[in-house]
Amino acid sequence: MPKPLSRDKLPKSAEELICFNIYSAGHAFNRAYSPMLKKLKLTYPQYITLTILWETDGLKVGDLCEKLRLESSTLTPLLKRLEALGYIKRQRGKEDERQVFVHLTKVGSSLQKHAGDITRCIIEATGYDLDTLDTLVKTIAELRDNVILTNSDA
Amino acid sequence: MPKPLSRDKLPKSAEELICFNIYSAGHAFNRAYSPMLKKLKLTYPQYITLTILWETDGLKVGDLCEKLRLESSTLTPLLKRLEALGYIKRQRGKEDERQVFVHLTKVGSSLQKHAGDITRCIIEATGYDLDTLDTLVKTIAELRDNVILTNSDA
DNA sequence: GACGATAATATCGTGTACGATATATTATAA
DNA sequence: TTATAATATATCGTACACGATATTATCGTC
Repeated sequence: MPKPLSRDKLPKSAEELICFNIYSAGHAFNRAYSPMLKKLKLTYPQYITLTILWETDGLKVGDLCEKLRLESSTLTPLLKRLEALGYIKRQRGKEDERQVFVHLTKVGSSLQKHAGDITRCIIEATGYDLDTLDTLVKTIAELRDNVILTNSDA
Repeated sequence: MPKPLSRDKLPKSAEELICFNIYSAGHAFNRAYSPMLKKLKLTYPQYITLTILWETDGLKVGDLCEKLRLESSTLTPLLKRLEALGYIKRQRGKEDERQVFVHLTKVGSSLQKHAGDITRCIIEATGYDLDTLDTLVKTIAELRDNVILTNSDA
């Protein structure tokens, strides 16, 4: 009987399932970020949203949804809270009034200066070096996009 | 100037951050599971909870919290909903009345027969083979536990 | 230029998820 | 033995996150 080219036993326990490990790792990151973000009055999803805007300001709500892989039903209230904090400004498009553009305020922009320290702190917590993390990121991103794609067709 | 042993440039954009990729991958899995779980009247976190109980029935709430890396404030309402569905039974310990034991009902146990198909479907969606996923799981689990540990001390 | 189709956000109801806190029970110490 | 501390769950308030649906605006077609 030849050795199989791949394991043929399906994972069964939660600990063996990729989904559970991603799920619990997600919460772990949330809990690791939260105390640092509290000083900036930000939640973890709000912070991630700002990192997108720091790179490309003035995106439409739909653009942010696409980049964040979130629904407008999730993002709209989050953006309202960021606006209430004075970190962003939302304004309807003049040309097409269905669109809403999201711009950083001066205060919102200035928060970026804390990002480096926060990132360093989290990276250190993972216990992995930048090269390993970089590879891991690419793998998880591809896995995520495969799952999204499989889910959208059919 | 010698080539550095590791990348020395910190990830800056969300797409490069390990946390964002785990975050968005988590949502992707949730969305991939949900349609299948809807037939069983289950949500994704409820399903993960059941996979733990299918392996070890009769755990205490605290044991489940530890295995799931969730707080009791999250798990208690979830378990109540599972009980309302008739999938589990919660009962106070006789010896120590602070403890609550969680047992599968006959119906709750019987749901396990669907797990194989669901797992196969998700694994296929990832686009990776079992060996690769197995390695990835170990990496993410270690990363998660590092982050949790770093967060708990200090 | 009226009108159905499409598109971009927003609203709503349900279910996580957390930290802070409350409640109830058991363990410890005075 | 009786305060007091520690432990195990539960409750509460806030913030995601989703699907389903509503709202408003633009586009095609006649």
